[in-house]
Amino acid sequence: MTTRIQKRNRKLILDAALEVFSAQGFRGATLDQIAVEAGLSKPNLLYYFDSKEAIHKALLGELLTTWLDPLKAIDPSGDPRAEIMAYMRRKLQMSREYPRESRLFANEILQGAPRMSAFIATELKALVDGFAALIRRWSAEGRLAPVDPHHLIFSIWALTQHYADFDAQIRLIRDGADPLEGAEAHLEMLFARLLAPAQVTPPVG
Amino acid sequence: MTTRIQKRNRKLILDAALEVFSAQGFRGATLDQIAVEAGLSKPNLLYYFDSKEAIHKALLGELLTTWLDPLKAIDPSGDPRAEIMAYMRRKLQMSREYPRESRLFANEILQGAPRMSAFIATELKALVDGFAALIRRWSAEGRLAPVDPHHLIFSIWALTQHYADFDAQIRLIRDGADPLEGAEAHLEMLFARLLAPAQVTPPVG
DNA sequence: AATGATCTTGACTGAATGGTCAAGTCTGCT
DNA sequence: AGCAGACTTGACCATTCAGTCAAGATCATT
Repeated sequence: MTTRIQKRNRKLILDAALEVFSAQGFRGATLDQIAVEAGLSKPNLLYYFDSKEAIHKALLGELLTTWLDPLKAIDPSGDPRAEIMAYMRRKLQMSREYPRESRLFANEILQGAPRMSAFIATELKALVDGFAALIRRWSAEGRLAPVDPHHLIFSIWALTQHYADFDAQIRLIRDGADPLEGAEAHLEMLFARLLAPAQVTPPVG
Repeated sequence: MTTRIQKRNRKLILDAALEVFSAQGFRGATLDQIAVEAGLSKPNLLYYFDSKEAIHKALLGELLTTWLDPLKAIDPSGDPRAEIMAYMRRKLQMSREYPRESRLFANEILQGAPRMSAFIATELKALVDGFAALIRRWSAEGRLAPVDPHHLIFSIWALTQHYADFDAQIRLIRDGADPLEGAEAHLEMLFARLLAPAQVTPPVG
């Protein structure tokens, strides 16, 4: 049974841990930092979680479902281009709403996905395979310009997550302006053109 | 004066450090790991570099010029679309040839660019501003479809670096296949379409 | 071969850090 | 109020890790 206090403190800890792990990576984060951020003592963290590793694991576990949702929401019976655009928009929205989660993920992959390879190789891969099959079907039916499904989804991931993961760089280059300003319009155009039916490109005027 | 031995050992150390830092991040890497990787003793590393920090700094310093070269190579007097495509190709080539450098960079930015903000805010920003001005000029001259210069360059960075930075994920999803297989063709098409003159998109057949 | 400079390292130190524990405080229930 | 279980923490421990040092090995030069 979980008490009221347990619920509150677990949430405090996971939120603090997200803040610290996403900014410093697993090894860079310390329990003391997380404790301060959570407003609890270090031994108290370890009363709720067995170890630093356990906190990190719990965090990733929470994240994974959130991460898969946009992909699951693609409707195979919908309009191909509209569905892909909507997926891209959802992913961009996640960069806006959950940048820390995106960076937590990026940190993990960058370091070879040591704590996530099982998830990627099974659940995520299965979803991506399903997506790839759907794209191929749509293309075969002539409802979508032929496109490599894997590279299509990597493009969506790369372009949307970049705004969260490289936030620091973008801010420095754009004088602190909101990195996502104009991003949606840009990506709308980019994907609209990528997914448009093949056509003869007129020569440059 | 630098001796033969100094030259050799500094190179050994920097190469080992690149391997370790790019895979573990700054805090995750240890001098012992780097020493083993370099085939030298830990005190010996510290004979050649003042500190762990100094090794990392030297590494970044080396990397920075390499990193800017492709951008500097854009020829303002060349054909707009050809120049941008060539830049994208050079960046993709760097993901192929220097994936560790890309990950070192990504690690640094992810953690808020603590050791690189000066470089980004000055040198890199200046080059990007120059690029942006060039893109706007080309568009104003009607030689290039109007496109947000910043988001254009972010798109190039995101799409090319993704293959190095998220290598682990891509391999798991594609059953260990070379992540870059098919990437060039895909990005060629994507950017060709993005940069094509505006035109009426026919309705879906 | 001699010698001074360069290079190398085993053995250490101090600080940081993940984790423990026993002793206390608070909470909810009767 | 009183009690059992839940919660909290100061003090502590063991390990890891960046960095030091003094003594010895190697190298270049004559």
